[in-house]
Amino acid sequence: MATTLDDVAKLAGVSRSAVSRTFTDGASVSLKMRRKVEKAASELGYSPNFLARSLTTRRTKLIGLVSDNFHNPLFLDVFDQFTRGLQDRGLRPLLVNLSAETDAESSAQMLRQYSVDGVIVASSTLPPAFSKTFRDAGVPVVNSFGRYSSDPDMHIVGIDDIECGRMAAHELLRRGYTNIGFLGGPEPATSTQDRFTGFQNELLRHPQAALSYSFAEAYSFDAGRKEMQRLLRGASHSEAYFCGDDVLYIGALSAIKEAGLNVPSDIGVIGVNDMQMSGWQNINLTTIRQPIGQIISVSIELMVSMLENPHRSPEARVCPCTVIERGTLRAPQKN
Amino acid sequence: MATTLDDVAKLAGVSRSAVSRTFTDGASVSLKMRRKVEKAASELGYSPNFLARSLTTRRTKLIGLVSDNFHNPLFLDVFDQFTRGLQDRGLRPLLVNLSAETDAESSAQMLRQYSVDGVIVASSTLPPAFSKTFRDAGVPVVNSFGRYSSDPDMHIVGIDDIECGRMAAHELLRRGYTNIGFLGGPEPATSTQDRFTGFQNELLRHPQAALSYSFAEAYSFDAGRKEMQRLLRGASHSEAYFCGDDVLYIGALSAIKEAGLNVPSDIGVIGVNDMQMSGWQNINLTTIRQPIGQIISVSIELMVSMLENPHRSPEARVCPCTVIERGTLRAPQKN
DNA sequence: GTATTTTTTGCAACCGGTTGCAAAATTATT
DNA sequence: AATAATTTTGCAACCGGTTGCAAAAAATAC
Repeated sequence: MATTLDDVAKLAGVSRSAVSRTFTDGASVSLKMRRKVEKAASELGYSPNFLARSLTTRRTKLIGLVSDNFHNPLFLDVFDQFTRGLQDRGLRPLLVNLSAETDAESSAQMLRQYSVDGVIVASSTLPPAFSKTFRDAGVPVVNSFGRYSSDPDMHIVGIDDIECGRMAAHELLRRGYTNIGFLGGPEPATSTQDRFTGFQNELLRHPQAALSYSFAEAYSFDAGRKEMQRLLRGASHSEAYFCGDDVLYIGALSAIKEAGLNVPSDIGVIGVNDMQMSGWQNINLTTIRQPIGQIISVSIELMVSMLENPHRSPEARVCPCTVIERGTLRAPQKN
Repeated sequence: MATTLDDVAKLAGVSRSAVSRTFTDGASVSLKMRRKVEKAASELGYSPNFLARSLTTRRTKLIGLVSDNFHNPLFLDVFDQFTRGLQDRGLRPLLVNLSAETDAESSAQMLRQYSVDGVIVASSTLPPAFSKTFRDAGVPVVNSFGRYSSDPDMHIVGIDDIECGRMAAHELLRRGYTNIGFLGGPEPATSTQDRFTGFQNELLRHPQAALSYSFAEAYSFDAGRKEMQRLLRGASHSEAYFCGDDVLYIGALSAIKEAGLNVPSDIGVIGVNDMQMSGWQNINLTTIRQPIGQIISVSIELMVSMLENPHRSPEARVCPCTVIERGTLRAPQKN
């Protein structure tokens, strides 16, 4: 059905190798030969079969793009940028949805069976199966949005969650809040823990500040809403909260509003992520921006460099967060 | 590096074919043989190379998943469900981001070079290059979220936009609005046009209703906000609007609120899509739900059936929309 | 114009699998 | 136990490309 190398060779009256060479860059072909082959090829509408090629070149240009975050609006941007960035470099994302019960082990094996050149795991919780399987097979792995480690066993690109927690605390203190709450994501998540650690450490340096904390069940609107409802039902709530994530945050805001309270006059809130909708004027969250553009471009850059030199030793790259001031915190207090 | 068929055959002391057969279902192998091979295979950690296999079987189980909607929050769900649905059937999505300047022609060629078994285009505007290239190559294409046609030249799964416009009009009329506005997405989009047609037709049946209309530049928050700002600056605005999409809608709401007006007491709004966040309590849009779960499962079902029978003739499948009543329209008026 | 170097070309083997066919082994029939 | 029918197995060719090597052709040197 599809036209092959042989068809072109026959039509052009040259050897198979000649055809192959005109479609392989860096191969030795005379101009005359190239012309002849290209003519025949375009006549037949030929273009080489990447999969057959990959058999000998051992390069598929396929990159496994694995994620378990198909519910966080932030990740729409993430997919957009990853796919674009990979495409621009001639790489093709093979998407794997690791949500729910999908078995990490079998996904990893599947990716190996497709001979992917590399794997990018866009998740703050990299399944251990991945590191092992791929290291053994010599397949480069980059963990984007992963947890910083001073001695990583694979490439990691992300933010410093401890610093992020510290920044949030600093921002709240700067604005004179003293009765402060931490509303984290799921407690077991390392990102939650690290943010809490940084947050707490900074508050400890300011003895006038009182800290209370709790955790939502998931990084979701409903979980944030539910947890804030619970907090507001309690005897007394804090003056200001640090929400571990912007969708959690929007959920919490809905609960606050529903309780007849106003932000920022009654309660101040700061979050993390700064996804698209955080900036929408009727949402307008003061938040800590996670530089996803940078995280992604660094991830791709690392991936590309590993494709050239697979034995490059693992690095952890940290991208800086910044506070985005919008409408959910009161003005800084003069001391 | 990776272990191959030969390695296993050698270790097990059998022929290559025997190994191949134990890993091909439906092939004839005795139990004894299977045992022997499986033992050797697991010892070496062997699993067959899909790409090499595809060369002879002419099946890659790769499905091109093409979209140009990487900015509409609705599509996060779309990707989630497509990837899960495809994975569940042993198919792998090769993701293509057709946003911006990416050349449809070259993407189509790329997908052919990877010998995808089929292509799903999740977009209301299917690039013509796709239909042609793939039909010529005999590759099944399903256009999800595409425009209904009574005589489609490929499979189409989507909603009936005309009916959708009619439903919106009906809903507004039912609530006694008579001075009504249509705030559409980009004017050239067929979905915009169809929704307008249906909307208009229904209003024409009710001579007491006055219709005005305008179009936003894009299906985005900013475009919706900007257009509503413009409308509100005008001499008089309508009593109620039909927004061509929920993110447009949220943008419009932000403008309404900013102008000091309230929804639904001053202005009523109805939209279409019903993405996740439309239901969030502090957003709470009355809207027409596009049944994305159904659209996706039908799309996948069609794709699977075409993989088995490539010559199945093209169908257009229409999935029903439903009105979701929430907080942005006033109560129905008694006549 | 010949000898030498460099470039281009084709042959044939290979990448990692599958599969039609015939021989070998097993099972069923009488 | 001999024969027929069935199942299992291995051989070898093939899927659509690439590539090392040596021969052929072209370019350069003398």
